[in-house]
Amino acid sequence: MNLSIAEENYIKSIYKLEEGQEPVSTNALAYELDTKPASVTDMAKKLKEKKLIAYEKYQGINLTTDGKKAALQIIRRHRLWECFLVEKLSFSWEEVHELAEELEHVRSEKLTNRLSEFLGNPLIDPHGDPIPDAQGKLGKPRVQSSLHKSKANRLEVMAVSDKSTALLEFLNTKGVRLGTQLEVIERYEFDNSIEIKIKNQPAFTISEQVAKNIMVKPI
Amino acid sequence: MNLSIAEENYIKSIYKLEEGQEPVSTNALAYELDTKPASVTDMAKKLKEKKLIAYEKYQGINLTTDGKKAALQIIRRHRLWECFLVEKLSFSWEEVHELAEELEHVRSEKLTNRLSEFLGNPLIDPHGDPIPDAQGKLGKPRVQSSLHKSKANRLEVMAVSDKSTALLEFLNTKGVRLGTQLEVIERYEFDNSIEIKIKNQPAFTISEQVAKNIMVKPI
DNA sequence: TAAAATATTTAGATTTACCTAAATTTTATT
DNA sequence: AATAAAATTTAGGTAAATCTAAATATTTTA
Repeated sequence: MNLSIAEENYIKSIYKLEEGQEPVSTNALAYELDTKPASVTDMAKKLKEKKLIAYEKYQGINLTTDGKKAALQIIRRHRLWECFLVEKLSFSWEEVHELAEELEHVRSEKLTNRLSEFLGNPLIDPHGDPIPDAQGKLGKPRVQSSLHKSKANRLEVMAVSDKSTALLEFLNTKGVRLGTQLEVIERYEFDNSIEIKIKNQPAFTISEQVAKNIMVKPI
Repeated sequence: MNLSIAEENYIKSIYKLEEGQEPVSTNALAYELDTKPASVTDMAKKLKEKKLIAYEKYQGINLTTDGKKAALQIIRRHRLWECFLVEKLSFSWEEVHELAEELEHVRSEKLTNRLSEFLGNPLIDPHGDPIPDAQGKLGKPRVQSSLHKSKANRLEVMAVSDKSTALLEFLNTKGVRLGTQLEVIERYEFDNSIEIKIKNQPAFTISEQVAKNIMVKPI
């Protein structure tokens, strides 16, 4: 199955928005792809034709087995390129997402597998997300809980789920990266903001929005 | 100036076909790009609008200064990716051209320069072609002569000008690669074929077509 | 449950990069 | 130089992926 770049981007976004078997709505997908609902409807018809999604008028979208397979290939390429950019070309984690969005569309299994090998077959990308293997198997779905839900007070950063440059840059300047160990100083109930501290650094406060996007595990 | 992939491919091909100040013909460009002359005319109007080429009806095409600058950037990216694929991912020289055709369209100066650095700022690509530097300066235009013109009989392979998979595969199986030292056994006048030998290998004959595409220097 | 609000789809355009067929210009040949 | 051949351009069309505006479904709410 030969997919265009636009088709690949739709498949990837549907995969991202699909939680369990809940169908993805036209509006949600349009918002995610920064396009108009009418365009989504058009593309849905095409992807249904190609048997990559299940779609009935007004009923939302789900990936088929083939669609999921395709999505995992794209995600594999994306995350491997992110690893390459960070580990080999010394990019920082907030810079790699946009570049990987472009590199991921070079569809060559041989290239992908050689790249993986070159990187030592990494299991997670620089944001903490697992990398599907050549067969499209995802190690373990991320089971970390987000900082805003965690009960414990000594935590390690395992992943960041929002890859927007702005958030990652903010975390960078605060010294928060993968593997960073945090201490929760205070949780403020009125706005769910959290005061945290990294060893040898001044404490600082993050909003609920930010806390939701930081995945942690207790230490 | 933001160029589409199609525009970049036109610019690259015009650069390739331009020898001195001879304008590139519509037909030649159509053939090179595997498209129709009418399509070339369409694109020529657009590229003229963008001031990347000089073009007058029926008069052929030349790159402007800006056009040349753009071409050299694309060629830089192409050749750096070829180096990466061969040196880091162990691809053989006949496999890399197609992949580099895709990778070259990721337009990020930062990525390009980091990649160059990672590779040790190489000066030539796996086919022997020089790599433009970050400012778009080409080390030295290739001054090697092709095997079918050379007078000397002991020669070293400096480059291969036709990057078609078929030719490169043929040379590969014969043991001909960059830096290989050849001895000319015989030149046959009737068809301009040449019998050559590599040390410790049986001699073999190549056609004029092939000889034209092997760039050599005497040793 | 009927009206209002929201979500989705359809209809009809637009842009990019192609195409074919016909018209025009340039070049080559008698 | 006139005509034939070749090259190039124009005119009009197509497919992909968008868009806006209008029509239709679904969901919410009063």
